Amino acid sequence: MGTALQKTIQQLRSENREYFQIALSVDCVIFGFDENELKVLLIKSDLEEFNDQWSLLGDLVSPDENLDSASYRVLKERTGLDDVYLEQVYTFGDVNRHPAGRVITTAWYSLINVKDHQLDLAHNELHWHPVTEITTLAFDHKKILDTCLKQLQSKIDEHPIVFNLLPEKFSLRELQSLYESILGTKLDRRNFRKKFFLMDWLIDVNELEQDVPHRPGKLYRFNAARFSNGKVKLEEAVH
Amino acid sequence: MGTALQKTIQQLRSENREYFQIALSVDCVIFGFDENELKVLLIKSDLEEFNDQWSLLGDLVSPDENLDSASYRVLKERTGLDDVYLEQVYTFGDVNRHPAGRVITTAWYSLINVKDHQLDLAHNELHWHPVTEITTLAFDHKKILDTCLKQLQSKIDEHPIVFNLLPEKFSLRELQSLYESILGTKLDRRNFRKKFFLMDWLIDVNELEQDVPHRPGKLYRFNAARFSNGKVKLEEAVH
DNA sequence: GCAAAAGTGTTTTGCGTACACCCATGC
DNA sequence: GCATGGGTGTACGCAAAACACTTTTGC
Repeated sequence: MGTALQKTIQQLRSENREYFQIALSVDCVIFGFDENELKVLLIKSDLEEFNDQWSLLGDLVSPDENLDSASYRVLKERTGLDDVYLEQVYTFGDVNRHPAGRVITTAWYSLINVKDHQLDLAHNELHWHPVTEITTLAFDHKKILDTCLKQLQSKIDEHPIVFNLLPEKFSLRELQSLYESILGTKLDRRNFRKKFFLMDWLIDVNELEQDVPHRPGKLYRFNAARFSNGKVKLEEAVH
Repeated sequence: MGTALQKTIQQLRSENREYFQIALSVDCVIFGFDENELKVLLIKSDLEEFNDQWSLLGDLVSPDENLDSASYRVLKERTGLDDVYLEQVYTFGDVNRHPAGRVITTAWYSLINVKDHQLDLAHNELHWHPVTEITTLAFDHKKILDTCLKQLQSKIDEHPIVFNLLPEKFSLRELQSLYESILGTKLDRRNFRKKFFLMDWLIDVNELEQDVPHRPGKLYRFNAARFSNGKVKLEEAVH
């Protein structure tokens, strides 16, 4: 039934030429956990207008680049890390959000283990900022950060993603401190331990903390085998 | 400290001209509830390539139009409704997702009361499809639909948004049937009623169903006063 | 009176929360 | 021996889940 109302792709393309004038960017909220604080990796804005303001790590998406590829590329370029945890959060598309023209941006957050890579921080003008101390950012990046943090907070209740922020082996205190940093609350230590052992997310590696000025805690690692492709193995979960 | 490394907006704009070649669209998953089924409003694709396939309601975003304005505009144009519930879900940006060029799309879902408006369905080639019967759609719209449905499912547990799908007055059976349609599960009737009365989301309007071939149920309306700007009035919630 | 759905309560179970004491280590 | 955090168990309350019978209406 090819009627006169139907359009070919060529027609569609030529009729809508004026729409193909938008730029798309990705902005990554890169979370790290260091010195018992949740931190975000920021860079000095390279725009005069935002002189001395910090901004998220982002880049324009090339017209022949997949959206998710672009966010992985930004991560790789800035941190040197592949295979990071990355999640799309929201797309910000107000007409005037960017001074250089119509640039809409898709916001992502990433969880990385700061010990895994050595940033050439000074040279790149990159810097880890405690999230609690960030009050303003360039563009609408503060709003983006807030949105991503909220998303992260609601996600960690049910999904075992915080382990991306920790080294291979960690103590329960570190884990609890991380949850507290993300949620911005204090948690009861005994209930926290009980909950995690019940969930069976952890494996005791039979090692102890080193060089702590008090009784060393046991070390654990994430029970990744319980999860395959992000899904719980129900057979095991029943036990 | 305006160094040589910093750029003016003019420089940025001219250097990145090749990036401003992307088109942006919005696609709306418009949910309705009718005949005890969750349905989605679809339109016959106007592209020859997708002849006889259904697609979501969407449109290109004008370079001088806010992203969220565009989704409201699509809703208004297609349904005649203002003031609808609309929520952004995800942005799909694979290079080859659209045959007419680089078109990335931001997906939204909307909840409307099908009784509120009379669609000129045949004329517009619009049609309500039960979600359970949709197997394929044009473009990547099936994936978009699935993503939006999942988001809806997780949202209704805690947020009183399903009332957007119901008429002003409704019975508890209708409400439960709606939850079951969205979640794809059966729910226990007594627990369902108990839970809703405890949550204090409903107001008894002291009317009964009409023209039902069995004992008529009481009618209720959504207790909108309990929520202002989407936030719970905590003072009242304590009672 | 029969079919169909409305309406109603109790019990059990699991989970989150609150809470206090002893233990191991470094200094 | 003292300071610091590690490690453990119990009791309570609430909310979800399981479950069956009586009532009202239309036909």
